[in-house]
Amino acid sequence: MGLHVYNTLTRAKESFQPLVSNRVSMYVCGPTVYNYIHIGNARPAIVFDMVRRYLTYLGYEVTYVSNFTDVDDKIIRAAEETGEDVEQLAEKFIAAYHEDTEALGVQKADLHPRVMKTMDDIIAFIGRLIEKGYAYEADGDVYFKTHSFQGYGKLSDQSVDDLQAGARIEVGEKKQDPLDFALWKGAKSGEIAWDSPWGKGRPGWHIECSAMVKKYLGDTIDIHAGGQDLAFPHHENEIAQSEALTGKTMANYWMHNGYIKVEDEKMSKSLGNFILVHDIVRQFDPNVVRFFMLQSHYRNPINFSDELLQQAKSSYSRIGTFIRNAKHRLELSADLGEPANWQDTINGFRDRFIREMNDDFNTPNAFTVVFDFIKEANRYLENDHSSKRVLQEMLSLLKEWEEVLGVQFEQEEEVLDETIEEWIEKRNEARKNRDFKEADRIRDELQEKGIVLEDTPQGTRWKREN
RNA sequence: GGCGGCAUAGCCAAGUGGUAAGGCACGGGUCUGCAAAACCCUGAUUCCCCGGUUCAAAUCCGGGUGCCGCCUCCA
Repeated sequence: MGLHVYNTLTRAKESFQPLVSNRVSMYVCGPTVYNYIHIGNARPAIVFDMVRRYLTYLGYEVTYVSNFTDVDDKIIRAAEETGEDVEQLAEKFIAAYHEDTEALGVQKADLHPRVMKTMDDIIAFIGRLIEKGYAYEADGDVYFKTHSFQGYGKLSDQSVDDLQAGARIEVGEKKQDPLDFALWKGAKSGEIAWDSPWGKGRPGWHIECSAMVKKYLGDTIDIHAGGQDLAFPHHENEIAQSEALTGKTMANYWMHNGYIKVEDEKMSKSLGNFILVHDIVRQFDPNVVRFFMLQSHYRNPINFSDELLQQAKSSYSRIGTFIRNAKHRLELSADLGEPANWQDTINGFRDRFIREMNDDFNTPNAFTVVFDFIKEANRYLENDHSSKRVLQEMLSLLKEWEEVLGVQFEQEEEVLDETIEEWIEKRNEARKNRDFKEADRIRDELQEKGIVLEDTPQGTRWKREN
């Protein structure tokens, strides 16, 4: 079975067929840069980074675009508060975004377009929508005529009538209809603004993505992704704008990640119950955070707490422990004959992993495969003798998986401290003489320095306690 | 009011018709001078509740309960 992807548009898993074989175009809605990102913002970054990595692993050439919203009410407000200039503030949080996501193993997009730098395209896009009769100018603002687009609501499965009935916003003086939404907002005095055929102003929120997708990826793309809460209205509006203009399908696959909850409530900036990536990575290894996120399926909600992260940490360290132990063994093992079927066993695990990932990126099950493999490999280490080649192949399979999941299993191992080796030697001398008191003393002393010793039939190995 | 999601062991979490994966924690055992790591064994007669369909349901259908989200800025 090839790759199947859950498509929000059809509410079903579909066989994945890109527009051009071997190539995938992918657009992920990025953050509004007015603050440091919280772990809820980090989820789509991590999840779709994993999607990108897996597609790459399958051999696709992926073009990945993710925007920064750097012009918006919240940024303007934040800039007013700090007295900074809007652009400076945006720059600062863009840099912070890159720093935070990089720590979490997220690769940079091929392109990170910004609203400020896409202004001409946005204005042109709006202009053409007016020309085609899908939008109208109203006193310095421009609105999209929602009713004019057939199929509005198809992504979120809402009928225009129901939306109309449920619309809470009162009919703005300028809007012709409550469902219409802003493409261009006329500037209030003193605000940052750009010239346009409709006067000074700035773009509405949704139009930037439509313009960027079209400019950088084309009229129709393979995958468009973002958080579940963007499905409506943001993505719905994007579809309306783009498809009204081009008459073509905007994206073939729409993917949405579930959100992160704190005490069973959605984590969001507006609720104030958020945890910044900046802060959490000081408490936990970022790899643990990423592992934690990928241990749930990307579409399911995740609860977040220290306790759960602690659990994830224990779980995660099982993999690193194996790698360390296997490497210790590798140094000592000769090239003895390998078990006849090891190649098949390893290939079997690789295939299982792919099968799970092919099922709509089922990373929880992919980790089950990893753990099953670790168990099998640990059994192999129980043997008196091991083959170098088998050990190396086991380690390289884990490397392969690391690359796909973006989680580093192996802790950065500091350069071997000479004195630790000396202590170990001294202790082993004591053990040989059955002076266990001295041996334990040395072990305790090292323990206090965070060094844990483990005696094995193949000699003493050590690790740093984390 | 409209649309959608979730409910599986102490905790986390897969599983969408064939008789409950995996991880963490707990207990017993093996190994060890003692540990650690690892391995082995043990845990839901049962998947929120009540009906129904079926040879067979956690999985399908009907009803109910609880929780959550979107419909307004939001990943």
